[in-house]
Amino acid sequence: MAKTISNNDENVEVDIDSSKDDVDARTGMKKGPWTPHEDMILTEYVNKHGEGNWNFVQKNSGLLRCGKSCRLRWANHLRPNLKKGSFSEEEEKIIIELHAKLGNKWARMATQLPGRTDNEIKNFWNTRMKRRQRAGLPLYPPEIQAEAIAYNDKLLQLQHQPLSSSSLSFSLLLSSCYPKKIDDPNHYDYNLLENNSGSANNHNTNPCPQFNFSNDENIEINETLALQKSPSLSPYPSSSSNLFNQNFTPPSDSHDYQYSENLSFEHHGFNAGSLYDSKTPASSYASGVDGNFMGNSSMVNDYYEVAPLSHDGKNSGLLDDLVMEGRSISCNKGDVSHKRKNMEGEEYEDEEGIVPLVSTMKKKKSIDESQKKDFSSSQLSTGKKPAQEDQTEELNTMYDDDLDCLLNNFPSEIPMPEWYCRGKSQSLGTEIPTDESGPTNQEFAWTLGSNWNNMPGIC
DNA sequence: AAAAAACCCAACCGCCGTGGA
DNA sequence: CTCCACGGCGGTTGGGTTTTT
Repeated sequence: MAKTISNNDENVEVDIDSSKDDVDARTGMKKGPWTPHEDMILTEYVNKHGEGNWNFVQKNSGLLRCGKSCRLRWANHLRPNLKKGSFSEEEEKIIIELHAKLGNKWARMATQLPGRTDNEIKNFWNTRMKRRQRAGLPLYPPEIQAEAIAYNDKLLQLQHQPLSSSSLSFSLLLSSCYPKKIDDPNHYDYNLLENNSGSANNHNTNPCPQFNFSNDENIEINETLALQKSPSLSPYPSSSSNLFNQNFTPPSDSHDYQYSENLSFEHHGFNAGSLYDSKTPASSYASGVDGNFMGNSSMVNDYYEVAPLSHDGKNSGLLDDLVMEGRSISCNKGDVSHKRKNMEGEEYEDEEGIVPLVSTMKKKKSIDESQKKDFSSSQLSTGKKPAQEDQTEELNTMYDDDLDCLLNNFPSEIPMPEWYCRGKSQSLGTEIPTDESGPTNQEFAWTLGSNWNNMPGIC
């Protein structure tokens, strides 16, 4: 049974029978599963008014749903270009890799998986983690665990290496995130880890002595900062080098965003970086009034297309959109995007990006939040700096200066370690290894230990 | 075949940051 | 400066489905 309800600007048919169930007496809002009719109303509303202002949905459409619920329903189920169905093997690999790097940053992970939502990824991970924990298996492959052990050791070591935080340059820090050249003689040899499985000693030499920190309150900062590409500190030295060794073909064009085809499992356009794939017609990209990209990205036929803009010309506010916008802004600024500096200040062309490691071992309001935000959403559009205290202030004063650099080098590709490439017989976490490649007792002990088990990031 | 366990997933909840009044 | 509304995010829950015993 349906009844027409008059609202401020439209008449809407509301399925009374379905909406009267689960109505919260206190708020008057309906709870529980959405009905197809509610979906239709919300879809029509968003198509007409655009995303955002979710609280107006209820006011203007007659939907007995709160703004949050509307936003969630739209983002997770109704918005265009969502992928349905189970995760592909490639997607699962990406999730594992991203989780090891980012921890439970589902929204950020979702930005690397077009068409997938943070909720899907979270659900996938949680079920997978439970299964593996029940089976007594490590959450990550042994190689990554070994790296994590080394990283943990390094953190402990850093706690006993007092040094003024003033020596910590955010630019240098950023540069430490950059990949080394493929022909860099110092690039990490993945086989070292492979051949010395379980030995963390190989990684205990810090090749980046400039990254020393004071040992007191800054340690929390340290945990959150990206130290990628430092073999002793990064849990993922193997990723890029191995990728280069196996898959990487230098792009014919040095443009930042045109190297996707030969990366990431040789899958076309799997990551956001391929938004700018040269095969995608320029006309496919929506532009805002100022020429900045402001659309929703999705992957169709292996290449991105761009969803229509919101009606008011604003972006949706969803994280991936904002990341895209930020990238576009930086790209429009000039030709600096594919130039990076190594730690000696020499420029070089980059081929890949590494996601900064963010520890989620504990809540760290100040830095953790700013780290979270600076790579992604709100500050890209607002430019507002987070409030920081004393020694973190320096980092933030450098923030604006480095913003372009940061945006330009925001990872577009997530390189995969070798264990991804060993064939389907290797466990992705969904199956139990049956051969000698499985985790050792020592690794089990690690896995079942406190930090790693409580996880989620490298901590 | 039935019961129990495990799995899956949509949705809710609370916290937090942001921005405007 | 404070308050408040809003939106985003991660954690959690609960119910339906599937698999195992």
